[in-house]
Amino acid sequence: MSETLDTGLLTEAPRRPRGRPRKSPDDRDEGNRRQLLIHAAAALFRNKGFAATSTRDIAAAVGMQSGSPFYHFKSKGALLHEVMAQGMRSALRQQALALQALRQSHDAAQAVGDEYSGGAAPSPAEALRALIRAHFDILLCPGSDFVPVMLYEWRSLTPRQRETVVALQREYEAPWLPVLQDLHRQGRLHANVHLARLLILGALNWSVQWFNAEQGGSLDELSDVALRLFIHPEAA
Amino acid sequence: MSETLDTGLLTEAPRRPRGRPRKSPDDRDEGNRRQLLIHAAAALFRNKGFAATSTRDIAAAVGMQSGSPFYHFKSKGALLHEVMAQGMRSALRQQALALQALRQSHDAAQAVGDEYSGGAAPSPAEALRALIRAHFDILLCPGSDFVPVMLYEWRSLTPRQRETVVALQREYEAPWLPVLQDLHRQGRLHANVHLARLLILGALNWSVQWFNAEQGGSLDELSDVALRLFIHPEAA
DNA sequence: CCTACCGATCGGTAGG
DNA sequence: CCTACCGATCGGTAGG
Repeated sequence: MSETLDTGLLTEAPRRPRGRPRKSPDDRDEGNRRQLLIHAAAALFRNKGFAATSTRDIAAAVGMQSGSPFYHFKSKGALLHEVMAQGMRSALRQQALALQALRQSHDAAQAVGDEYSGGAAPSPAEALRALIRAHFDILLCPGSDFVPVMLYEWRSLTPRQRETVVALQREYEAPWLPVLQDLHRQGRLHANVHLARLLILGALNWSVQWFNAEQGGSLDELSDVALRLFIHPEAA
Repeated sequence: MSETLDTGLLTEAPRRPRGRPRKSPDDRDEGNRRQLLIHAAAALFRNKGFAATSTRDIAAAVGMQSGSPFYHFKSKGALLHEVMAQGMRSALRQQALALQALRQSHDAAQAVGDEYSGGAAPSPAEALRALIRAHFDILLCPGSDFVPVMLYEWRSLTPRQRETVVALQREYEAPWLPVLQDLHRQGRLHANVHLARLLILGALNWSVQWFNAEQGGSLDELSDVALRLFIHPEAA
């Protein structure tokens, strides 16, 4: 992801250009500056809340002047929406990768004749663990501000913006249901699966409020604890 | 707390008092007006967030002029803090009543020789159910805005205000731990009790985001589902 | 992307 | 508790 960021101060400029030093015209860092704004906004929205963060705060965080964010975004709300949409798209990618890795590890085990698990597909419990682990990653890794902003600031979206975010959310929550249904059939989950999904995701989402990356233990251990809390031991 | 607040309009003004019609002077609603502000603020803070709610919004909600809330509260933040403190004190009362009712129902059962439960004290599972049920009451009953405001707006408190709220929170969370420890000993909870408490309270707290009082089913049913999700069946 | 600016709104106050 | 008001800040824009 490291793009070429040539400041190009030497390529032209016969004399000294007016104003502070400029980058060369072929330095197209438009997307870069825009992304910087998005990241700064995500961090500020998460720490202070959307309404309590001024567009001046965001501009200052990336060394811009107060009016400049509006060159990249037509409004403060559009910036918020972009944070959420990017956060959810990234979360969907992470979730898909986690499920894919789970399947592949089982395919590999099967390919070498390792069939102790009895079936080709990962067990429902393993699948739930993978979903939980990916979810903690998305919420709690240092710098993971985008999805927490979505979780806690969606009230500030316009109804139209909310629609697109809700659609992404539904897509993200979809894989949880069949896994919980499997666990229910196995007798390892004694609760309505729809309510169970709401309660489980709530338990995980709330970790944003109390988890401390420096002293909170590993996300692996946390995922194990959560899994053991929600599903019952295998029937003997 | 109802102090004598004589507006004195009648002691002087011999004709018709200026301004809109006044209530009679013996209508001492000082505490009442103050409580009205607190309730209106709680509802607005919950629905729009603290930073997005103006003191003018709050004043208008109770029919006051824009500067009048500052007759009752020295700042917007003091009003927020009062919402949270009242919410937590009320929650503590509700929780204590629920636990007391649980114990009394067992005492009564014992008094008439109904000893099917084998012991005098309520079972840990029953105690957890009572805690969960009371918690849902505190969060989800129509008009229960105070504690949700505390859960979602504590960032807006000053450090000093936060201390008093955190102390109330700790008091509220205290009774959960011994109950979870009992369940752990019984083998009905397979997780670190401290983490279990965080995860369980998170699952419940998050219900504020999705529960719909009109169509969401009863809080009794919801409590049963949550209980079955978190604790394992009794050992055979 | 900066400069310079605008109208609106905000929390809060004095004085009655 | 209202009236009248203040300074500060805010989101956003024109023009370069």
